[in-house]
Amino acid sequence: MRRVRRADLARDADVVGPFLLNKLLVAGECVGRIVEVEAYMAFDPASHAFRGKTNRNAVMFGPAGHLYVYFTYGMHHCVNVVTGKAGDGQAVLLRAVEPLAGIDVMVARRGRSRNVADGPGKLCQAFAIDLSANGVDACRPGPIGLFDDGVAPPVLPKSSVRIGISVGVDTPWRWTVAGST
DNA sequence: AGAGTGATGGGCT
DNA sequence: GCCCATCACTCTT
Repeated sequence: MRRVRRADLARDADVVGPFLLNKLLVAGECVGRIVEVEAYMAFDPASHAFRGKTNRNAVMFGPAGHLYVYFTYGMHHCVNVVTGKAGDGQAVLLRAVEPLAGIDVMVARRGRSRNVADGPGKLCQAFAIDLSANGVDACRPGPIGLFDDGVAPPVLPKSSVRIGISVGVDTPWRWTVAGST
C-alpha cells in the first residue's frame, strides 16, 4: 500500500476528483475508502478560493496534497485535498468514505452506528479531523494520509452536480462510486 | 421543512 | 472596525 503521490494531485481538481475515488483516507487507526468527492476549480464561483486568498482559504493556494479544513454552520468541519499548481486555489472536497478500519472508534465519536462517514461533516467527525489538520501534508508521514491500496478508481465514475451550493450549480463536478450512495 | 450553531468576509460607516 | 447575511452540514420532525 503506497502513499498517493503529490504529482498525481498536482493536476486540475476535475481530474483529481475521480482519481481519488477508491483511495484510502487514513487517520490514526481509522481507515476509509473514498466514495464521494467534489471538485472546486480555479475561477469557480462556488469555490472558497473564488474571491482570492484569505486567512481561511490560504492552504488552497499552497502546494497540492495538503489538506484544507474549514469549519462551517457553527458545528461541522469539512476536509479538502489541495490540487493543481501552487497559487491556483483548487481543491477536492472529500464528501464520503466507506469505513474499513477503526469503525468502533468512529461509531463512538459519531454517537451512532449507522451513517458513520457518509457526508463531509460526518466524515470529519468520524476521523476526528478539525482545524488542527488544516495544512497537513497528506503525501508525507503525519497524522492524516492518503493511500492507494491498488483498487482502481471506477472506469466511468458517476458524475453529477454538486450539493449545497448556490452558484456553479450546473457543472457536474461531483463523483461517486457506483452503489455507495 | 426547519432548527441549531458560530466563524467568515464583504460591505458599509 | 462593526454588522450581518451567508454558509461546500446534520439531525429531527
